[in-house]
Amino acid sequence: MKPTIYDVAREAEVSIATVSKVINNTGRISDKTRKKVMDVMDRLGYRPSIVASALTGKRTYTIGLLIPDLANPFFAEIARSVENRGHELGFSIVLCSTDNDSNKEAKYIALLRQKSVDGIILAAGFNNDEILKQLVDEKFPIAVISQDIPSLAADSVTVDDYLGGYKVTEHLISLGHKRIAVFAENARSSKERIRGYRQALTDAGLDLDERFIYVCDSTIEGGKQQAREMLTITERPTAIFACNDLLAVGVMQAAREYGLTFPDDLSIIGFDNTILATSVNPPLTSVAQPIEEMGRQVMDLLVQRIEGATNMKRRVVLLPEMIYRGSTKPPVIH
Amino acid sequence: MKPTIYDVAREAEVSIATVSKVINNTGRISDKTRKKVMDVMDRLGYRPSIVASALTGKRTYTIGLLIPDLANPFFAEIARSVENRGHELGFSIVLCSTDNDSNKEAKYIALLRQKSVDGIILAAGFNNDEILKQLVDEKFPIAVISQDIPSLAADSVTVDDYLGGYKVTEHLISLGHKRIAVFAENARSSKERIRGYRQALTDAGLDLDERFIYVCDSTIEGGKQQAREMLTITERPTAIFACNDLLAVGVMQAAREYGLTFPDDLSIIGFDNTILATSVNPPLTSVAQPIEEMGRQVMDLLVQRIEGATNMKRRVVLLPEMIYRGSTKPPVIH
DNA sequence: TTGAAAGCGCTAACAG
DNA sequence: CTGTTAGCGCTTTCAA
Repeated sequence: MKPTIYDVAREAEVSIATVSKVINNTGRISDKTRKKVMDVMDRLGYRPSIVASALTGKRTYTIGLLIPDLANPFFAEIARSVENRGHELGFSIVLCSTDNDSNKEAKYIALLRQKSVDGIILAAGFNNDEILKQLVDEKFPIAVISQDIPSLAADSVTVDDYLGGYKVTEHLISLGHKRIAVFAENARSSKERIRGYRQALTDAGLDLDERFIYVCDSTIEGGKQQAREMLTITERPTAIFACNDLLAVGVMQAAREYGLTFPDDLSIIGFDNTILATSVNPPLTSVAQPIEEMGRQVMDLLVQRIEGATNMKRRVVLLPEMIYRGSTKPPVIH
Repeated sequence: MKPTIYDVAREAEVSIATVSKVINNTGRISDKTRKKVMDVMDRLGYRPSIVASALTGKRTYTIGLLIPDLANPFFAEIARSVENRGHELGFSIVLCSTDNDSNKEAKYIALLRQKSVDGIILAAGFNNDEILKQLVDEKFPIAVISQDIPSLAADSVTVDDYLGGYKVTEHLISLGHKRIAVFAENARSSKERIRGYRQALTDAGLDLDERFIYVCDSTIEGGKQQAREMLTITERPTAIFACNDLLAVGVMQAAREYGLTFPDDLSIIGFDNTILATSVNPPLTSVAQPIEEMGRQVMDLLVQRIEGATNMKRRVVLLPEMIYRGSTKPPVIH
């Protein structure tokens, strides 16, 4: 059996209270006793049980991460950066794949609470607003990454999606494109990006063709399907703004089926700047989110909240950066 | 405050023992009492604390997953499938990114044990054999996915790496290639794949050129660097077997720098059949591992072990399947 | 500076 | 069928 605090106490010939104090560095302990206890602890390979300690009202040092789907490299990287920072701060991450299913979201949250996690991080695309509101009302520590829910008093770290969408569109316009399609997923962040897209068109005095807004499943397949639609219409777009790299890859694959080449026949820009952006050919111009930084910041916000450092809602908005590669070009004039 | 078993007992006018029994469906409780208790439980929104229950010797229903790096889509998918099955079986997954650092491995394991996880799953590329041996000796439940350590008495789920390597090489040979390079990472699975590669060469009566075995960092960059080496030698290989898709992508990128085209100038086959294989152009022929199945199986093995169903080492070996796409071709004869 | 004891929320004999 | 009680391993007063 694993040694308990009693074993240590017995071996060191002190009380368990004393052992507890040296573990937690509380109270006043003579150097002599402290040393004796420490020696015994590592002779026995003693490790305090976090479960027992949590039962007395202390932290579990565990945080839940709700994330739609690790199959999207963007989310995988989010998970990685959150875990990294969590580990640095002494917190473990329990992974919860929601598949954007608000039912699963609710179940996971209930489960996490049963396990007494110290806090929860919601990554992009959380749907069950009701549950969230409840958590916030109970002052349960949560933080949101890559999605801001303005109506919700929860800390959040996002990239300026509106600006990202604006810049992408502006760039395409500056190349001479006039018919620009946008491929979006059904998520808040996409809506913001589309808002930027609209504004850029307006600012350039271009008309918006509502047909050019394609809402897709957030998968390669989803992008591909909608792209097939798009490619059949007359006067089709000459440039595409994909709200994430997965969709961009889908569009590229569909276009290839039609014998079209990037960027000669069609320009495209993605979002998230994932590993996919450098893998495809031509490499994909994409909008980078500072994932490492974002992961660090949500984690920090959350831990501060757990520690009760503040009770105001804090929003961190970072700047998206467009990474230029070879997937755009001026349109061919017919 | 969250309601406790005492609150429920008081409201329902029964003892906590009775409440406990209805929670766990143990003992014999009259339907009437059961109903009354259940009603109170959900009126109060009561959820038993897993922490408290774990302290009494029951499970934590939590499992640790040690995985090198989610930035590799293969690992991300492993994580996803493990989490899926875990969730189905009522277990949460705590994510631990080891970066292949045997130090971190040891730390994570210690931490997981402090948290009293019920078991641990090790994904590919675990380095710290010493710790493992210790876990096994203590009969701590562990299971290994995508890596078998023959000397270790731990359950494992793998793909037949040897066979995978053999088939890839055999295919390239059948196309007429004679100079075939292999790009490997420094991992057990790669060694097996190389063994298959060697055997296939031997069986075909081809010489093995040891220079053609490139060991790389398991990243796109790693593959790219080694590929640059390879491309400068005279009588360079006409085909490449990359032991994972990441390396394959790296090789493709390097080759492109040299103005080479796939599959006309160079054939290539990857491994893992990740999202990258379909994203690159031309699409990459790659060896698929049945990830979904593998995740399910390790989880099942582990849970069985946790439940003490067996104490023999069990090995599940699944068949790799080569997915043919457009990245190979007979070599050009000069 | 140290220790005795109560209690965290729950389970599991054991009695009734 | 239901309740009393003694832990699980640890923290935290409160006395000594």
